Amino acid sequence: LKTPLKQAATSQLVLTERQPDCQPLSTPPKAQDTPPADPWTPTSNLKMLISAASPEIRSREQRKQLSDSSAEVLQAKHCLQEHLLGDDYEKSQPSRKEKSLGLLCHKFLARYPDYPSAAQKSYICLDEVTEELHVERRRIYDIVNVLESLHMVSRLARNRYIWHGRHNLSQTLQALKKVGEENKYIQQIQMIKQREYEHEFDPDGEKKEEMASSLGSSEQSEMPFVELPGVEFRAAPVNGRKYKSLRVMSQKFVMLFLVSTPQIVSLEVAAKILIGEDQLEDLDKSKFKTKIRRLYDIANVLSSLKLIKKVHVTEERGRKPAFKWTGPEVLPNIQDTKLEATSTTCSPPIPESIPSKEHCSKNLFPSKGKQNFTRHSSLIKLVKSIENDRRKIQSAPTSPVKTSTSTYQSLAVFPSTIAQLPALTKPQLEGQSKTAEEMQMKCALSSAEAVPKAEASEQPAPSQPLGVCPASHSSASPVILPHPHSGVSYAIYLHPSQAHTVTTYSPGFMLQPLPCANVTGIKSNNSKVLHKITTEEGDNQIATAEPTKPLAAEERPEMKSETSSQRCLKRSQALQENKLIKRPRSDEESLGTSLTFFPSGYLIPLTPCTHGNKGDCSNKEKAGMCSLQHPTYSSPVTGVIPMTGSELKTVNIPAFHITPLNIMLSPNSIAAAPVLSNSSLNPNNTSSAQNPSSSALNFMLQHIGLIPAGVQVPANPVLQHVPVSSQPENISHSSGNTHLQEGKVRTNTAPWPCHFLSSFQPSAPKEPQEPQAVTENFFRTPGGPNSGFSLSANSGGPERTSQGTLYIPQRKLEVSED
DNA sequence: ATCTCCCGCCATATG
DNA sequence: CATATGGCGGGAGAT
Repeated sequence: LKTPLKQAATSQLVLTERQPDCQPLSTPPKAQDTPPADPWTPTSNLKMLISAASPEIRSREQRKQLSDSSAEVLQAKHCLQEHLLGDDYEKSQPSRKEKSLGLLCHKFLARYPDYPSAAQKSYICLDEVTEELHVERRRIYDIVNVLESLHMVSRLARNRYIWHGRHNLSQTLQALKKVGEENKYIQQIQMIKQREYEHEFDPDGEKKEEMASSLGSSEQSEMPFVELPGVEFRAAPVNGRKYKSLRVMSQKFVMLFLVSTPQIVSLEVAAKILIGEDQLEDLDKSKFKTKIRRLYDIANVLSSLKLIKKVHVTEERGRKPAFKWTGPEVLPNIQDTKLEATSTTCSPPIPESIPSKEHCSKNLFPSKGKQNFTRHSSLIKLVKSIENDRRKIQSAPTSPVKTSTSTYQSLAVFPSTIAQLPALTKPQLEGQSKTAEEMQMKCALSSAEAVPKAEASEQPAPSQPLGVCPASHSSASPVILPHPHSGVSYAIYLHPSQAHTVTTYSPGFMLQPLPCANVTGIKSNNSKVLHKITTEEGDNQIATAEPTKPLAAEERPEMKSETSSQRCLKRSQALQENKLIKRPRSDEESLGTSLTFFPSGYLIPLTPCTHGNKGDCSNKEKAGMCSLQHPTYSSPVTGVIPMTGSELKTVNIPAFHITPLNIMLSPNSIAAAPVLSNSSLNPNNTSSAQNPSSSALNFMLQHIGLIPAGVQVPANPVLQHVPVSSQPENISHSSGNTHLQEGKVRTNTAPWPCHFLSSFQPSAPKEPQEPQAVTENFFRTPGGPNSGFSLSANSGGPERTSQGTLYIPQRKLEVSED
């Protein structure tokens, strides 16, 4: 009944018959032999394949970027040709390839338009499909399940599905990305990689890996199927529960791509994460194998959708299969207010009333095993965290700012936010340049409001140099970055010289959150249960002030913090608390600097602006503050921004301790980093601001992604102290840089860092193509003990500063196309 | 040998 | 109860 719409001018239309009745277009060569020859004779197949591939081929002309799928198709085509040529006599068995899920999926997809018109929905009848495509039903389920996970289809009833095409795709991806971030997949990935090379042969080694647990619930592997609000949900009955593993697995798999920076995920890592559940390290061999099998199934379908393509990652261990995301970039959802595309994780509403554990449990662990949830520790954690949050919220009603007694904690994890840099649109930038200062203020303050619009529009051309900002100031140019999650943006000052280099950011690193469990960021968003976790980046990093703790905070009463991300909260309720706090007056003058808290957890000083007025602005800025329960804990992150202008000052964040880092920085590097000299914000803690440059650098590195994956700064030695030798080589060794290369073409995934590095490293080659080398050198550089720095934000004093190590787990890997 | 992953048994869910 | 779904893992083709 559905007629192909003209819209997708692509091959689809051309391909094969959509109409059930349609005869095979091509002449059915008598092929029909002994075996149950399928209607899809080689000829017809060939035809289809060719037509399917042709567009690709065409486009591929100049582009080396041939998609895997096209390659796949071509390959298949060749096979078929051979067969044909080779002859008719026996098309030997279809040869496995012809039966591949990927091919089957192509056929399947060919039947439906990418973007079916709303008016006419396409229905899918499994019986028809299986018959037409000539495959066992079982296979169709594999395809459909994956498509369901992307909301490209949804089940209506037995044997009946609706085809949505790619209409929901972007929304789905957005939702998945969000959930993925909430899940801290980035960290999980890091963790896995780290432990992997850390000591694989180390017998007992894994003990510490419990960090996962320390993280909170890093293994919330149990997440229900992510639903899309808008998407037809009908047939409530039909939708039944059943947590469909393939579906969920597929979503998780996709999430991994969306959150990781080089958007490349190796099967191995994916499998481990997906297995996740009880982090029983028993890498159950068989379980692992099974997982891998499933992943291949999923990957085949995703490949057919052209969302990913197969590549190989080469590490010291050899090359491992991996996949690279080739789908659309997913922007942070800006208008989340409306859509609650989110996981159904916890019962949807969970109004403020009691989020009973049971309730959650059910949702989290759908019908599956009855006893299932009993055994999942994650569940318990989750519940606890929820309660905790709730408690916090209630207890700390309106005054996040307990100045005198609170401690700020930084949110350790840096979201993949910066990744969004590319999202900056020209308009934005331009706007910036005009009234740089004003803009800053606005951004800082109202953040969300001011900026978001622009990026809402589709992705700007990524090609454009992201961070470029017209240097309006001689000294520094502010760039406003949208905050991914909340839509809040923050500003970063870039040195003019560097501005042009900013491009990409790699979120890979992770910071070790504080051990203390109680720290909770007040989540504006109650509904999101998952990321309750302490350090999160989630969308908003709001820190709550803890009443009990006396902290450095008092020093600067003027800084009131407001939570930033409110806007994104679905639940407004959380809001009030933040909003309430108005910051009184600030006497920036006294300090000479106004501070701004950024959602990311970093403190960025907005200067009183030389030119602008901004004075009052400072007050309003959104602030994210966290409270620490225990003074002892230090927060892992440091947030300092490099600034050049003399007028700018660097600020130190109270409560942040930067423990000695082992990263070796060359003197040059440091020198190169434009940093303001110490900020004397906090008179009290003299020590805290000791090494501004270091902190600044640290900040930069982190944001930039130089310190990619896995930077951890264990706050609590006890919990997990990652021993890192101070020797440069260690680091360099472990931190091999990522070497990406696709086929011959090296993907320049993170151009920015490279440039950045090179700027620091005089000797380093400027060519973008040798990023790793550069990086490596960078880290290698003898820094001497001095390079390590520590910064303690805590009210200076007696508080003990915990020490941590900056750990850079990166490995060398090479990605190549098959 | 390793990578892929097809095939289809069979437990469950659905109606 | 008959089917529709879909978890799962053996084992074979592809490399």
